[in-house]
Amino acid sequence: MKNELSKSERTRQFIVETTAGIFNTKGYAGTSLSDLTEATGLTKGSIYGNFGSKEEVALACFDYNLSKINQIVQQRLAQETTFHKKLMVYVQIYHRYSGTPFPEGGCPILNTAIDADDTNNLLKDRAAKAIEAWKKRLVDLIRGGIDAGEFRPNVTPEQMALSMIALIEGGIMIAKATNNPSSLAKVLKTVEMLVDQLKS
Amino acid sequence: MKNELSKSERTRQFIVETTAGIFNTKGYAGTSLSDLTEATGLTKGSIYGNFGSKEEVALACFDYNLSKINQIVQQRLAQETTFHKKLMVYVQIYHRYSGTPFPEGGCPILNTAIDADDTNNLLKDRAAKAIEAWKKRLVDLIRGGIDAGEFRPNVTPEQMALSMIALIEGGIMIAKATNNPSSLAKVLKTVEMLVDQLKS
DNA sequence: AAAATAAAATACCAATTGGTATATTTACAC
DNA sequence: GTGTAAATATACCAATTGGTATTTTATTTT
Repeated sequence: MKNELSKSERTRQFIVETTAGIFNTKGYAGTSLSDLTEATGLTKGSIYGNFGSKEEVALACFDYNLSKINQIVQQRLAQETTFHKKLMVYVQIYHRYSGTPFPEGGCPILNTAIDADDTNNLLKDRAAKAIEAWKKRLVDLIRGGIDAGEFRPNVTPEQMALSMIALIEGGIMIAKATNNPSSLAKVLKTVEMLVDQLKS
Repeated sequence: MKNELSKSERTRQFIVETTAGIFNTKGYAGTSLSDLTEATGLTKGSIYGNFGSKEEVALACFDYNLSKINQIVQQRLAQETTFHKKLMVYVQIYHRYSGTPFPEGGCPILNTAIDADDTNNLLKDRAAKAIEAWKKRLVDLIRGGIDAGEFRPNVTPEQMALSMIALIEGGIMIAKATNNPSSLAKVLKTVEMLVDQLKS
């Protein structure tokens, strides 16, 4: 059984897969090396043989969590044809984000942005880049809709994109803190309304 | 010079005042006892003489940070007469939330909600209560506006209140992570628009 | 000013932190 | 199957973690 990946590549991936949820729930400072060894069943020696530092593991875990979401988004976006429906994909995905493929611990962008805003510059940078990429994707979709005559020409794409992100992330935060998923549903209704208002 | 407060009450307050910003920026797990002793110039013995645990200090700090915001809100709300203008107060306050009286480290509700979502139940509870109180205040203002004939009778107060909070907190998170205050400004423009749409 | 009380500093604790050098095991090409 | 290189475990490190019992120093009350 010759595997495509080398042993080290497989354990690297194994470490990331099994600890990504821990970093995403407990945060960088809140996650200790013993959390990692406990969860993986590996020893510190093994982890430090595959990663240079705790920070390096955390960065790989963030990338992994983010890629999980991006995969869902890309897949769902490809299924929709109109720009309106494509924008609505974001509402649908986060509406039932407890679904299996969503990262354990919630949205890694939100968690990392708050968690690492002061303590860890590399992680903060990763979160910032993720937000900017997300914003760009939304702006492109909105511009596309304008060009296609689907949306009104006088909408402000940047403001709209940022507001969608803010509503989604803010809604997640409210729902999680108050233990009330229906709050997120209500906020997402507003996103829906805003997207509807784009129509010409 | 007989002071109103006892010595212990004064140092308790001193500890909270000087460490509230640290907890709010570094988070609960990211703040160590030595951070507290360093900042205050006091020793562990003194801190544990006034508080039972690190958690107790953190809770007092959260309350302090929250009260700071509530003070600003209450004061500004009292100045406005119409319900529309009262709702707009929230937009104005967060528009330039770098202003002096705002807690160092940003919005404590957002920070604590994310930071303590798994690690600390008491802190999480405090954040949840703060969100619910904020929501209630907004709902009451919106209902008041409807009853006064200022707002349309068919608005949904809960959805509107939650969306305002989500936009503000999400906007703060985006602006902080990307180091771009203008993002928050754009998001607050959407809040403004939504509040305007309430008008009958 | 002395005695009683309250507050803060000192000196300690065991446990845990992130990290590393070395030893041992495992995988894999030949 | 054997030798070698890669991967993992063991055993250690100094520093720091949150917390506490005890001593010292301030502050009150009398």
